Amino acid sequence: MSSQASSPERGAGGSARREADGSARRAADGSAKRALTRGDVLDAAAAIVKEQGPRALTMRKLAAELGTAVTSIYWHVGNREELLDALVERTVADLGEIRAQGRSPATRIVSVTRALRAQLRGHPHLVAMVHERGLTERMFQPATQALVHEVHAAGLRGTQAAEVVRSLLFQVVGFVLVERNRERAPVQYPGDESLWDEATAEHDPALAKGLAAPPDPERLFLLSVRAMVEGLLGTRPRA
Amino acid sequence: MSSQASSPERGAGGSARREADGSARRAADGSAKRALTRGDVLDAAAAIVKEQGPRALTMRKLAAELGTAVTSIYWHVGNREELLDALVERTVADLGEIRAQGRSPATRIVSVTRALRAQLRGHPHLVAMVHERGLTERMFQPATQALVHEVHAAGLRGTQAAEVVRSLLFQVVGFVLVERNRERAPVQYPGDESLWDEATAEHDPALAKGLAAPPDPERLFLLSVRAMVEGLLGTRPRA
DNA sequence: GCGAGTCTGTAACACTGTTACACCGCCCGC
DNA sequence: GCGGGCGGTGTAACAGTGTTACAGACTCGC
Repeated sequence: MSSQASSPERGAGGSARREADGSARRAADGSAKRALTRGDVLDAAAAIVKEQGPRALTMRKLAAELGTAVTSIYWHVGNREELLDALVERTVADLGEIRAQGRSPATRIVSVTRALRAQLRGHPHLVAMVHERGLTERMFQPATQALVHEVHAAGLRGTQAAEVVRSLLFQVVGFVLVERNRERAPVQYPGDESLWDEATAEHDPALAKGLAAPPDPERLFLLSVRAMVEGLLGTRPRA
Repeated sequence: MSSQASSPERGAGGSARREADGSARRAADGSAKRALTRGDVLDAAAAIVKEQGPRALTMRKLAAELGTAVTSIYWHVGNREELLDALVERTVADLGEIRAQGRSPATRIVSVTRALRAQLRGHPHLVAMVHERGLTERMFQPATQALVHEVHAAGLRGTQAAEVVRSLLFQVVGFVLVERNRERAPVQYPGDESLWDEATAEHDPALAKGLAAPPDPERLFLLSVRAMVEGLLGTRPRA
């Protein structure tokens, strides 16, 4: 545990390290060379994750991208796990608020879930990373806040309101997880087409066709959420 | 692509390789030594995954467990990816049917979703593996079948029926994914408790308490599914 | 006996995360 | 001036991963 220099990646609070200190370095060969900062590392890491996914983020690759050595990365961010944590943290912080739209509480709730889904889909790799890290609670704080407000407006209180909010959150997150999964692996074993013929679909050709065709996520999402909101609130949400 | 011996891991259909051939080998040291079979490899792999999760399944570890060399594993199952595929395939095949219970279609549908969730929860690692592999469609065939039947019984047909079935499946799978995730990472940043005080919960102490406390998955699942079924079918399911 | 096919073992390759340790440059106190 | 320490970098290694080329050994059919 003891070492010659205390690495700076400690203390979850300290965000800016050398950022404010604009001092440049002069490398041995005379070329100007800015000192590497934690922010630089996170930026580069975010770029790699955004383009190629979290699995492609290796410490060596990251170091190469930054034109530095692996050890520098470790100096600034601790280790890979902490790097990913920091990345998630930063992205979540950048997500911003969610505003409800519509008249009735039901439609406003639906609008919140749609906004949340859009946010998640806007950062595809983030979802998986948050999922793996178990940071869901933290990530969905803003959406939860908005939902709490709307559920309150719908007249629900206390434990019941909490359960409704939880149900909706689970629903949205779960949906996006499944949706992402489907997109990543569009080819299924066995293919959708062969699985549903006349017999298995109880002689309902339209049903067979509906199950065989790839789902329209947008439509499916709306249908699910509306149904759930209706069931939870007893009010039918309007478009 | 060409090699001296065609490895046996080909041709998704051929399951039994040497299983039927009960011939024993005699090792150089004279000890009896059964020939390794694909089934042995899958069994050992399944055991490791069951106990320590898919990430703990390394080819070397597996080989050590079986008292053989890594190359033998590769001979029998191709590579790690195919090994996991085969594992998933086998487990899914073992899951068996799902039977609906109850009187009204709505309650029968709820019973199917509960059974599906129970199945998934019975094989915790399987869920993640299937998820990563994008084999959802295949896995949920039996449940889909049951749902199709019940939705039909409820009077829905064609595209509409297909959408309802899809919504329900997405709902269950998504729920289990989120649920599993929560169990795996019970400690959240920041803790549930600190996130919901009087102010953020709009001065509804019971709501704050409800959101701060860990959810009761069983209860939440039932609530969600019932609400969704009600919204989708227009009929309230009874316990 | 012998050849072919079926497996197994040795040893390597390329790659991963991680760390011990030497080193370099700057700044601060003296 | 100058020594020491701090901040940061680079070299090189360790252990572990998936994967494979290749040399064998074993069994079976002829």
